Amino acid sequence: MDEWAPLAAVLRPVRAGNAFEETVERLLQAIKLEVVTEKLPPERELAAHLGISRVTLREAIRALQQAGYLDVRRGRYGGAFVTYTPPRPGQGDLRRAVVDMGTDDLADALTFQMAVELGAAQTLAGTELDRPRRDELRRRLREVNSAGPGDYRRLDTAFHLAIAELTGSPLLTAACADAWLRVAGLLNAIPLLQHNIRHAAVQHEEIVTAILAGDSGAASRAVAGHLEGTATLLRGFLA
Amino acid sequence: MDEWAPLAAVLRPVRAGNAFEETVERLLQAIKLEVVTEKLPPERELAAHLGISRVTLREAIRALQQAGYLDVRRGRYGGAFVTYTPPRPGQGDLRRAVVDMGTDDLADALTFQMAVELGAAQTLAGTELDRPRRDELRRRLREVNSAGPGDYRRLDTAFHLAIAELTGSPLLTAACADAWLRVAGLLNAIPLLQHNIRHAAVQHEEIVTAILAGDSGAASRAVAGHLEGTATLLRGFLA
DNA sequence: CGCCATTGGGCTAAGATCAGACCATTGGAG
DNA sequence: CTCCAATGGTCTGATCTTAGCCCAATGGCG
Repeated sequence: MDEWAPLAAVLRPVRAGNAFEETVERLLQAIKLEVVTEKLPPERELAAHLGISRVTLREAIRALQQAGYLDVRRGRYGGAFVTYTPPRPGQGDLRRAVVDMGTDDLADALTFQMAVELGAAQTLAGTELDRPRRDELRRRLREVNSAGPGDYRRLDTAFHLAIAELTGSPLLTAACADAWLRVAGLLNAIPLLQHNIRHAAVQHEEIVTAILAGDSGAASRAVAGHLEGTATLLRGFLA
Repeated sequence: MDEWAPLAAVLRPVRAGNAFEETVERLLQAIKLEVVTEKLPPERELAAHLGISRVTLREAIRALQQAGYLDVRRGRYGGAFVTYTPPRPGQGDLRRAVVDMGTDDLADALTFQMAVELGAAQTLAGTELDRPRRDELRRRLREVNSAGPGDYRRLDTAFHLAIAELTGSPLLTAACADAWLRVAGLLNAIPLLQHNIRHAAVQHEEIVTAILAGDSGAASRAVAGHLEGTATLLRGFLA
């Protein structure tokens, strides 16, 4: 490589690349992860949120429409409606997803997720939580633990992101969302097993209990165990 | 706000904004933090690294040149030479820096840094480190602990970033660099006190010892203590 | 039945950004 | 002294992206 190694981290890319493609990617993630289940927000609002022009957003929406993910209707009470039901994952899906991603990127994503979720959980455990926030956390836990097969992935995502959101740090929330999105595509490619869901439920309990108790050590161990389990599951399906 | 709250984290901005301004900001950070001490890499390489066109990069360089941070020379062995020596921070500098940043953003940055560096240290402690990596970590520690006043900030930065880099995760490294850059501007605005440097040296020792011992709990406590100390120092200068 | 707020659809002119080619300068190597 | 590799300086045409404006459709409401 070059001899100016230490600069690499600071002088890293300013632009990920094409705004249009990035937007398509983002929307696709939101759809596939069922973060958006009914319809997208109005174009004008969404464009403002994404920090892009309406024209660029519309191009992305059109691409997704042509790919069959959206049904766009005009007029009041219109909008871009999600027409997508996650397929039941089959045998080769995970391997294909991993090949798409690259094994190095997979390791990177898993490490990143581990680090950032560990940090979020510990930070939250070290915070004095007021009543509404404690309730919010418990509510998310109840929701994911009582989720049906159709809702599980979505509520699991919501639970994990809630931990970051409750820290009150937008930067941390964004990092966790980013990490989750990178891994979630792979999780969607493996079947939901009742055994794993039950195991995850126990671990989610442990995480919440530790956070509410303000025990950051326990929180960190619980999160590490949970994510390690997920990673092992992935490796298992790859072997 | 809006009722589509959970989407916010996933459908967050795709573009931070203006490529030119972002580039100026990045280069300025690299210069002020003394990550770049002699001259910038050749325009063509740097542009590729930053993921922008050479034109945009040149505009940024020209701005920094006019602002007196760079001296640009042509010909072989030419380049953009750094002409900047960090000023000795005075009384009002920190307050001004914080006002520039906003108190909410300050809390955000500190939380983010805490989370991401906690995660990195723990992740590294949980990894089986080979010989060269252990040596690298020890070397960085020696360097920062034997640094003179002129080099301290730079080597401190290098030490913290090395922890993230040694995890081998580019995503995590980028997150740590980002977190560090956000806080470093403030640290540069407070005077270097011998007492604090000695205290930091002890904490750096603790961090490295814990990581090399593979004790993630101790690593996390050490990092938390260290960063908490920094945050307290900042608050102290603000009070 | 007609109004009209809301939403997508389309257009244009301007600006930002890019890729690539070519020029100008410099200082060491031969 | 001459050459030339490395580097910044400049230009051009293409493409991406934006802001703003107005049009078209739709369906609830009075």
